[in-house]
Amino acid sequence: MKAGLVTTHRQLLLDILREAKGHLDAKQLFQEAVKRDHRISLATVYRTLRLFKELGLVDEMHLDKTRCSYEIRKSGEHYHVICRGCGRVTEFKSPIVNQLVEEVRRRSGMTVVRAVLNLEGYCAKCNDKKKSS
Amino acid sequence: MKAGLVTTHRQLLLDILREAKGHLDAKQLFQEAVKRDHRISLATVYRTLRLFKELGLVDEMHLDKTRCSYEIRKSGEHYHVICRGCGRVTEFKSPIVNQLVEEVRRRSGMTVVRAVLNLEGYCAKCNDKKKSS
DNA sequence: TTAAGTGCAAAGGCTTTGCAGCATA
DNA sequence: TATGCTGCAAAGCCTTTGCACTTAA
Repeated sequence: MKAGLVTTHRQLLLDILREAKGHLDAKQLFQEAVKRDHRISLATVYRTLRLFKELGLVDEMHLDKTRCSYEIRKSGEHYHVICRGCGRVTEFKSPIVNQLVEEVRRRSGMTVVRAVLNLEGYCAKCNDKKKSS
Repeated sequence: MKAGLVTTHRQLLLDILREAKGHLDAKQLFQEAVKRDHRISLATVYRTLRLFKELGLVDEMHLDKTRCSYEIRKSGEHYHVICRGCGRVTEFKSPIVNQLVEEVRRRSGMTVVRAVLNLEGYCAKCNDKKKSS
């Protein structure tokens, strides 16, 4: 795994990802990057995201077929709650997942590197909207 | 939600999905379908998959950026263990996930419709290969 | 008969890549 | 100077769509 050079573009993209509260896809990341340095290209964004992913700096999420977003890897593993109504993504942590990982390891001899857990549904706000409409 | 007609093509695709032990992507499904009826087109496969998804007959999985596979919805919720080495997908069930769903509901008022849980890692076989190489 | 499904080919969106130029160690 | 990064444009891949024809109720 190559570390690659620290360039201004890469620094910029990392900064944006760090600042981003939610999750960004390549296009959003590019649009934000262009605001700060109009010479950056979309190709660089993709290449950099791939590099970051290989370095373990970011995690890739596949919410649906077309959307694929990235976020800075946080210290602890966390999981996602996605509202099908408004599209909001929030995070949560729970030690329960570790129990699962351990169970799988015991049962199948699998070494689990990463656990992806997405809960899809409707948040409180969107539930209210559905009721009132 | 429209039920749609039961056509020979749709029946064929449903059969293949039911027979498939693992998970199929659109292309694989198409290739298998063509063997049995060479007049079917890839467009129909996509259109049918979308219909099945809307009807709740199949579930869509987003393993990575380019691969998106489908499987018949089983009676109970189950989750996936994906080997990064050989790409094999196996399934498991665990009641622990329901605890999590309940926890999220209590904490945030979210109504969870679906839980997607993928454990990524290396299976016993691939672990051995890594050690011996 | 008539609404719905289908094949074909074209278009669409996102992502990757080839290559020449540029920047960094 | 040499290696690696970048922009640009083109190509790639998967998926969707428009339209005319066909099929099933």
